[in-house]
Amino acid sequence: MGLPPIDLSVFHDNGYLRKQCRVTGLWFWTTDAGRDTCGDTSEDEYSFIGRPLISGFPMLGKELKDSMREAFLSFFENVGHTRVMPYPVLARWRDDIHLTIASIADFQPHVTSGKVEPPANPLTISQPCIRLTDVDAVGRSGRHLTTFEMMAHHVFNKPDEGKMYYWMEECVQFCHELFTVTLAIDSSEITYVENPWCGGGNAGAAVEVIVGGLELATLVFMNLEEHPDGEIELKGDKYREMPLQIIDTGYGLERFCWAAAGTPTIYEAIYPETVDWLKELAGFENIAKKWPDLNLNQVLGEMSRLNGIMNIEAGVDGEKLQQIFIEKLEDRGIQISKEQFSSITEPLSRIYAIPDHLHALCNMLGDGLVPSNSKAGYLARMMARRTLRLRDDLGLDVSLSDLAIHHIDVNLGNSKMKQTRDGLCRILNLEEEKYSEMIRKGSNVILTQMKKIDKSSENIPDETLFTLNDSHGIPPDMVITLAIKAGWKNVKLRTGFSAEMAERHALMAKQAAKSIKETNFIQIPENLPTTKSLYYDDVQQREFDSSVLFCGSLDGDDVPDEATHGIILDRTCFYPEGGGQEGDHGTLATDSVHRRVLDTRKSGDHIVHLVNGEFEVGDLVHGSLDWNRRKQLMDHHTSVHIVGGAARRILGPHIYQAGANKSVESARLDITHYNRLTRDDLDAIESMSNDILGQVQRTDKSELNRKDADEKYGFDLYQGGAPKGEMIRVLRISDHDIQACGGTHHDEPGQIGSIRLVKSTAVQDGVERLHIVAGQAALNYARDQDELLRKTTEIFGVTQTDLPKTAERFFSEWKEQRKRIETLEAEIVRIRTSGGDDSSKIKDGVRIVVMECDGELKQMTKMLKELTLDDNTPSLAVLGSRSGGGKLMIATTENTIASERYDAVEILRQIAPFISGGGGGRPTFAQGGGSNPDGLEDALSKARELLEI
RNA sequence: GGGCGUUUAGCUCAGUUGGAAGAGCAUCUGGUUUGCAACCAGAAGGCCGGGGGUUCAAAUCCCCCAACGUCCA
Repeated sequence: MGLPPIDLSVFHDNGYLRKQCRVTGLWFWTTDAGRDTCGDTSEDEYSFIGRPLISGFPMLGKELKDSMREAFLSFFENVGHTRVMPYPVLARWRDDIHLTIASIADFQPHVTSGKVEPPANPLTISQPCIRLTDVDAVGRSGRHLTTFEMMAHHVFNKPDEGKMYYWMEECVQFCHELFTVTLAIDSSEITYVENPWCGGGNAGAAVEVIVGGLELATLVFMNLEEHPDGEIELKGDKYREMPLQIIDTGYGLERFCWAAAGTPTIYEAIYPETVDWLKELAGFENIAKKWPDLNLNQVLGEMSRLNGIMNIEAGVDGEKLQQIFIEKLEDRGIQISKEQFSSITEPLSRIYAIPDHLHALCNMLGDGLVPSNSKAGYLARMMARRTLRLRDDLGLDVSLSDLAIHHIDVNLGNSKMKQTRDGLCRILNLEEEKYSEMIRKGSNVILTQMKKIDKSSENIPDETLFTLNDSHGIPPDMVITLAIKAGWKNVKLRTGFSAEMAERHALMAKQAAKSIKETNFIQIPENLPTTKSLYYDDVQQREFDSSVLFCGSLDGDDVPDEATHGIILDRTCFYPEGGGQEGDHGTLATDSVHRRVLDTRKSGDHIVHLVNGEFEVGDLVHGSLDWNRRKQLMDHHTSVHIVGGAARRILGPHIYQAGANKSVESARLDITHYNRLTRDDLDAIESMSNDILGQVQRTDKSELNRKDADEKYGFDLYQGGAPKGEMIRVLRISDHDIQACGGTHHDEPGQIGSIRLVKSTAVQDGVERLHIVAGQAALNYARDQDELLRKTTEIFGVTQTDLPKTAERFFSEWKEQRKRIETLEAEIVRIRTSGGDDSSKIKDGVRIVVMECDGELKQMTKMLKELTLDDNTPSLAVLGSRSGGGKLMIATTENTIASERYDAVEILRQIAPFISGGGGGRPTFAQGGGSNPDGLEDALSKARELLEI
C-alpha cells in the first residue's frame, strides 16, 4: 500500500482541482482547469522573470533578504510559532555531517528521535545552510547556490502523549495564507504537487509548492519509519507509523527574493552590488560592445526564462548544453554564434558564482572554521580556491581578503561572527599565498611532465592529468591553459574528461567505504541491566563493593595481553575509556579470588572491566582503584581543558578542539589554528594555564538537559565531539573553559600542581597538536630533561650554560676536520698516482696503472678520477682494495686511445672471480666487489697478465 | 578517515636501465664597469629527510618512520 492522496479542505475552499501531471506523472492541485503540467517540469518556463510574482518588496540584495525573512518569521509568530535563532553553519552538534544542510539538521538526531525536547514547539526559524554538492552548477544555472537560508516552521507532534499541535491541513493552510495574503501571490500561479519524501530511514507525505515554475517550498509530513512489517510501501521499502510525527518544511529565502525581484538570475536579486562591482572590474561592458548588433538584454532575458527548463545540474556536459541553448534561442528569433554565446556566458557565470562562494566562505570562517587539507577545514579551502580560480579566470586584480571584506560589508552587515575581521583577513591572505604557491609548484610539475610529450601533440595522457589534479591540485583545464602558455599550442581537453575524473573519484570513495568494519571485543546478552557509575558522584572514591552481573570471554587482538574476561558489575567507580581519557586499572577480589583489572571500556551502555580471569555471576566483589594512575589521568584531563581555554584566549576564537588523548605519561590536545605555533605562543599558553591553577579554586560540574545546555552555553560546548544522550555533563572551569565532558575531573584545579607544554607538532594543515604533561608526569618530564642535560655536560666536560656554545664549536670543528681529511686523502691519492713506483707503466702511449690501495669505493673513485680524468694523459687504471670482501674498480680516460683500446667491464669480468665476486658498469668505468679479499693479489696479477705488462 | 605526490647546495629545482652528485640564482675572491635582476673568470657550499633491507654497488629498487603538499569523503 502506498500513501493516500493528499485531499485537504484548504485546496477545495480555494478552488483547487486535483490533476495528474502529463510530464512527471505526479498528482498536483491547481486552480487552472486547463493546466496539465505540475509547474516544475522541463516544459514549464520561469514566468516571473521581468514580471515579479511577489509584490511589496521593491528592494534588492541584503535589504530584500532582511525584509523577506522578517515577513516570513513574523507571519508564523503571529500564528502561534516561537521564533528560534539560527544555528551555526558548522554542525558541531553532529558527528555525521560537517555543515548544516537544512533547518531540520538543527534538531537531528536527538529532537527528531524524540529523546530531547525541541527549543520551542511549534517553532519558526530561518537557518543559513551550506550545500556543496551542486557547486559546479552555481553561476551557470541561474538558480543554484551553495549557501542559502532555509526558512521553516517545524512541529514535533507526539499524539500518543496527547501532544498534537497541527498536521497537514493547518500546515498547508498557513503556507497558502502566507503566499496569497502576506506575499500577495495570485493563487492561480501556485501549484501544490504531491511527491512523497523518504530518506535516512524515515518517510512521509510531502507537498512541493511551485510558483511561476520555481519550487519555493517543500512541506514534509514525516510520520513513518522503515520497518520490515510496515504496511506502507514507498520506493521499494516498507514503512510503519512512528510515535513522533514531524512537520519539516523548507522555504527558500533567496528564491522568494528572486520571485519578488524578477531579475534574470537569482544572483542579481540577492547580490546585486557585488555583481555590478565585478562586472566593472572585469570590464564586462567591453565584451558587450564587441557585438553592437546583439541585444544583450534580450538575450539574457530569454536565457533566464530558458534556464527554468534547461535542467542545468552539476556534471552536465557543457558543450552539449550550449548547443541546445543556441538552438532554442534561435527558435525564439535570437541569432547568436557559439563564440558570442560563450564569451558572454562564461564571464557572467563566474561573476555570479563569486558572491555565492564568498557568502559560503565568510559564513564558514565566521563560525570559526580554519581552512585545512582535510575534514571540514578542507571545505573552506576548496571554496577559497574555487573563488581564487574564478577571480583569475576573470583576470581581476583584487585580493581574496578584499573580496571577502567587500562581501561582509555589503551582504553580512549585522551578522554575528565568531571570527574577527582581522582574523578572517589573515586566514584568507594565508590561503591566497598557499594557492599561489600551489600554482607555482604545479606549473613546474607540468613542465617536467610535458617534457615527454611532443610539442605538436593534441592531448595529454589521462594518467598525467589525473596525477596533476589528485596529487598537485592542478585541475585539467588549468593544465591545458598552462601547457599552451608553455609552448604546447595544440593541446586541448578531451570532452567528457572531467566527468570521467569525477566518476573515478566516486569509485575510489565507494571502495574506501567498503573496507570500514567494526569489531566488538565482547558479546553482551540483551536486557542486561546497566552499571551504576560511581565516578561522577565522587571522583576521589577508590574502593567499592559490588556484585557480578555478567562474565564473558574477550575477543580480538585489541585487548591487553593478559586480559581474558570481561566483567560487568552492578556498580563501579572504574572509569571506562572515553573522551580521550584512558580506562582505569586496579583490582577486583572476592574472599578467594583476586583479579587485576587491566583496562576498563564501554560496550554500548555497559562498563566492562577487562580482567585476567573468571568470576561467577552473583559473586560479591571488592573493587579497588589504581589511584596513582587515576590521579595522573585526571591531572591530564583537567589540564587539557585548561590549556584549551588558554589557547582560545591567546590565539583567537577559531581555536577548537580537533581531538585529544590522555594517558598516564602525557596528554595531547589537537587544536585548530591557521599557523604553526612558535615557542613564544606555547610559553604564553603555558603561563596562562598555570595561572589558572592558582586562580580557580573549584571546578563546577553540572548535569543539564541538552536543550538547556545548548541555550545556556551554545555549541562551543561540544569541543570533544557530539555527545550521545539527552543529559549532558558540563565541566566549567570558571569562565575560562566550559565544555561538555564525560571524563573524570578534579574538583580543585590546584591539585594538579603544574602544567608544562612540551612541544607542538602538526597533525594536518590547520591542526596543531599540543603535547602536555601535568602533575607527577610534569615532574618526571623535568627530571628526564635534567638527566639528559647532566649526561651531555659530562660528555663535554662543561657547565650547562656553556653547553650550546660548546656543541656548536664541536660541530663546526667536526665539519672542518672532515673537510681537512678529504683534502689530505686527495693529497695522498695524488702522491700515490703520480707514478714513480712500479705500479705505473706506459704502453703504446697509454699509461697503465695496476695497484692495490686502502679504503672504500668512495675513496677509490677519487683516486680513479685523479688517474683518468686528464685528457692529456690517456690512462687505464685498475684499483683493488681488501675492504668489505674485496673491491675492484677499473676506468679509462674517456674519448682517448685508452678508452678505444680497453673495455673496463671486460677486464673486470675476467678478474672479479679471483675475489669471488662480480660487478659491472660502463665500458669506461666499471666497479665490482667480492667476498674473498685474499684473492685480490691474484686478481691484480691476472690484470697485469691480460694487459701484458 | 582513504588515495596519491614531494623531500637533492643558502633558495628554486634537474638527475635516464642501480654504476664518477648537477644547473640557475644567491655567497666569496679576482677582473671589468657609473644604467633598472650588469658582465667575465674562478672558488666555496651536499649525512641526496631519517632508519632498516636487497646488491659487489642505492639519490635511484623494497619496507618502516617523519615533515610537507594534494585530491576525495
